[in-house]
Amino acid sequence: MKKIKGPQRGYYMDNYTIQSLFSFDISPYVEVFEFEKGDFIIQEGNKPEYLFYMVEGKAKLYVTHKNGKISLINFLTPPIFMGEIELLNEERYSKSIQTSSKSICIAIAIEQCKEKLLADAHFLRYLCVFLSNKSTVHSAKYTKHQAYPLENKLAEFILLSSHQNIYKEKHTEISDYFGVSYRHLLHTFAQLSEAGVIEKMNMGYKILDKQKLQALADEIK
Amino acid sequence: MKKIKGPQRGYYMDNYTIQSLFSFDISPYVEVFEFEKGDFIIQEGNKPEYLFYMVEGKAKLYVTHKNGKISLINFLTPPIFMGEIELLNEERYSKSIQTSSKSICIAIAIEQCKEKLLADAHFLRYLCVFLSNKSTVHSAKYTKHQAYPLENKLAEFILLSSHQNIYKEKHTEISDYFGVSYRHLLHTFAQLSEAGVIEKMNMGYKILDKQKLQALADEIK
DNA sequence: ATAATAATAGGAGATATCTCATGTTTTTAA
DNA sequence: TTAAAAACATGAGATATCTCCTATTATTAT
Repeated sequence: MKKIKGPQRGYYMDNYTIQSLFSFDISPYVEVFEFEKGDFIIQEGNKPEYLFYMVEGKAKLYVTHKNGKISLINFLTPPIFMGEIELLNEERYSKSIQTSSKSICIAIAIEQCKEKLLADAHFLRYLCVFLSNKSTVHSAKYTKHQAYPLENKLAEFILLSSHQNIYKEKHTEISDYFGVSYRHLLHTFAQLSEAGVIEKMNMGYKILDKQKLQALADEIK
Repeated sequence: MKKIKGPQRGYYMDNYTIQSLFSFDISPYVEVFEFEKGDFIIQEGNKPEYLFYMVEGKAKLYVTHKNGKISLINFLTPPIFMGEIELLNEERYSKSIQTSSKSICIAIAIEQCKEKLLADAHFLRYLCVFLSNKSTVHSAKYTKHQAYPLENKLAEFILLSSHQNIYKEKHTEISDYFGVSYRHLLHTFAQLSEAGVIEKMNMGYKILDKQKLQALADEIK
């Protein structure tokens, strides 16, 4: 992780119109961080010092269970707040966020401007909408997840994450994401392959029958 | 559902210090509703006209899937906002809320004071904290749900919802809540009974071995 | 370049959970 | 008060998903 200063900093601040989220001058409280792939932006058990606003990159939100299982709760993509829960509620810093590619975050030092932030209707309104969307999306995802077998959810996911009919995500990551075993994910891929819906290639899978895949995905609300 | 007026209205308004959530005079926009058991406060597919704040009673949040399955997403207990998503985001009214006992809700007419609400830092801050808590709780619940078998989750739930070592929730409701079949819920109750942890009685179950139950619950993070 | 680590792959058998079917009991509504 | 609807119960067999095991590639770090 490194701090970005000088003209580079200005570029990110301006390009992503950070100031527009606030009704007071935020620049004294803001830093711009660049995280390398694999860096932790927030670590389980540590109180974050900043409210982060990711503007470039990609990250993953994890939680570790007592039984050692790790759940990949979500993929995080910009623009997104991180650490906002900790800004609002004391003593809640229970998840890890790890980048999966180089990422740029605007970081707002919590201690220095917590009170200002929490009194700024403009910012709070934006945050409310953000939280409410997050809640809606999460709720939809988890409701789906408990009501349908992996085959359907995977079909939907393949359609969403493939480019030019090629799917090439990492199995280890995706099995975490769906909360199923690696083994079972492979089973399900094999199943789709046998059904002639996809075909395994060197580096990934090719979609052979988009309609069938869509039909499987459509069984989900 | 009936509208409560006169001194009764004043009682609820004062007793639950509704005004303290806002920095402007909210009383012109507020009504007090009483819902009978089984009434729908919000219906799937209908845009709610009010932002509700439940102060007494108990309700259930549902969603209906394409395949006909119903998920009981959560039990709602006061104090809680309902319809806040719809206040913040247009075009999102996708869930039903049904009371499971007589309930009292403070209702704020959205159309009339949406703009005032969304400019009130005091209210927005409260709402942010509310949304953030909601998000944390949901996330914890669903993460658990996908990582542990019903036996553990049920053990935890029995401990939480029993009074004087007696558990007496409705199976139909609880199977929805956990997103498992009714059949499987009974299986799991039978399993706990066989293990001597609980014992079936006339109207419910008696906890025989609280320690074992706790041990099962403790396997969950 | 080499060794260590992570990701892929699949077999075999166990377990959790589901669907369907059927009968009884309790609650609700006409 | 009686009929209808909802909740309770349980058997049997199917399916989804898990754990454990064992190899074979890729990646990454020394």
